[in-house]
Amino acid sequence: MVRVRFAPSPTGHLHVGGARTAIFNWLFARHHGGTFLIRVEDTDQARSTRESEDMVLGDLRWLGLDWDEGPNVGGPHPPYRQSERVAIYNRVANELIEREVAYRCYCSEEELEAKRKQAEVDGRPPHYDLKCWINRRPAVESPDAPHAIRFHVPEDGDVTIDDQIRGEVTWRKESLGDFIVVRSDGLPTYNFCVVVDDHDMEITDVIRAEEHLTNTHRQVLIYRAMGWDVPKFAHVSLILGQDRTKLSKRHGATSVSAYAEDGFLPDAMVNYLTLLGWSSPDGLDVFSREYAIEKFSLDRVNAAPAVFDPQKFDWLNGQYIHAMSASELAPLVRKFFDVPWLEEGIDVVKTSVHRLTQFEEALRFVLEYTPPEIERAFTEKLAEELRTNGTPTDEESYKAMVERLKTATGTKGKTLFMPLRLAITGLEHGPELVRSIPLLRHASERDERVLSPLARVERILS
RNA sequence: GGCGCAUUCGUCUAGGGGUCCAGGACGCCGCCCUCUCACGGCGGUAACACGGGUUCGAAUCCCGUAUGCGCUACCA
Repeated sequence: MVRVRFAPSPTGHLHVGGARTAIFNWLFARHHGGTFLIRVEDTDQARSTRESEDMVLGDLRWLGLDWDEGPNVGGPHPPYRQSERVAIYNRVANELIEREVAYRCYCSEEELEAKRKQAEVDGRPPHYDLKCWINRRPAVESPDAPHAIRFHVPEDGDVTIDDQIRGEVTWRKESLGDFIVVRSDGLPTYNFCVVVDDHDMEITDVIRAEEHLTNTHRQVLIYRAMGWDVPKFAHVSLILGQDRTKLSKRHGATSVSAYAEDGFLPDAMVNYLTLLGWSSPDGLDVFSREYAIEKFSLDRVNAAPAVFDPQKFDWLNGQYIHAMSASELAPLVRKFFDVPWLEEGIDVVKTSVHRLTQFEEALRFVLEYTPPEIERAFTEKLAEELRTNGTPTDEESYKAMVERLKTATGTKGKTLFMPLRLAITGLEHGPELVRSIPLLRHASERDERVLSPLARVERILS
């Protein structure tokens, strides 16, 4: 039974990098019919807040990534918030001490800092000098001063993992110094809780960002010291900005919520982020969640970092919008722009739009009208046509109008349609007239702010 | 500095020794459709970081170099 987790630090909105990690975990779990859980990593008390946790969970919900266990929903391995699991960590830390693989370290931060600097000057690796390991006292002796708990790297501390994305990765024990598992304030460190939690929550596959790859060395040593099974690992590469540095705020929008506000769709976001690192076996770029779930596998995840391309994301979002019906789009668009004739408006302009927020601009010609400079004779004939036969309400009546105008004005093609477009929309470009003119008529009937086609033509004449 | 990871068109990628003078997608350019814009269709532009091996044969395997990134914390 596959069990995976997404473990965000609640320090602000969910970023696209975290979102992609969450998506890969979710796809993996759903593909295997396994369990996807959320664990909040809030041991860094200075930066973590409950508000941030709510934001992150809200962003995950918006993306449509449902989880089976986690804070609020619960599950068989509670609690799902690390700050509430400190007792568990302390119990394991004590066991490590009893097993003589960890020890209390009384060195002060200043002392350690000085030693690190000296080691650097001497050209030695800045590892802990083992002072408190050498002077360690029996585990039963109660501690008599503030101390941290340090893990001792054993003689057989070499580690090799078979990363599901990168293949075999090996570290020699010399590359590691004894490291802290519990700080002097009693709070555990990341590399320690992550092991305790992943074991306790029976995680089978750890799919996480590449920045954690080297941490895996420490973590595997803790698993071994406790005699626990080591899960499989898969380290996903970073997402970079256009300048090939790690994506951050200065690259513009990087949080999921910012894209939501910019009018991107959750489906498009999941699709795009999935494509950043994973490729479909059929070479598809546009695919549904169901398809991705069915086809997802870690062996098609690319190990190289990927640059986030806003243009392709924009194009993809457009593909989703174009494929949706006006009635599906209307409730989503209403959050940004609301008019009584919205659905017909969306139907008329949707192929020119890539984001929900662009409908307002695309439909501006309905609400706003500036009388253009047009040949008077043409305008008068047009006004007469509209007065006599009424404004077209559909394709059929539009075509009939066009035929009569051809006769009345003696023009056709561009010389007919350009002045017609200009007179009625006030603009040189826009959606097809066969759709725009009926839209303007219907909109003017339902919305007093909208000038009807005839009213517009009369404006030119007045 | 040490350790680790990565390196195919501008970007996302396919490719896992011959089928690759490297395929798809976005972008860009051109043509078509067309009242305009957009959509759509068709075509074009453009890449195996570098140097050594291994092999009859390397984008694909090995080594080195370069570059980028990560870790080397009582951050996660």
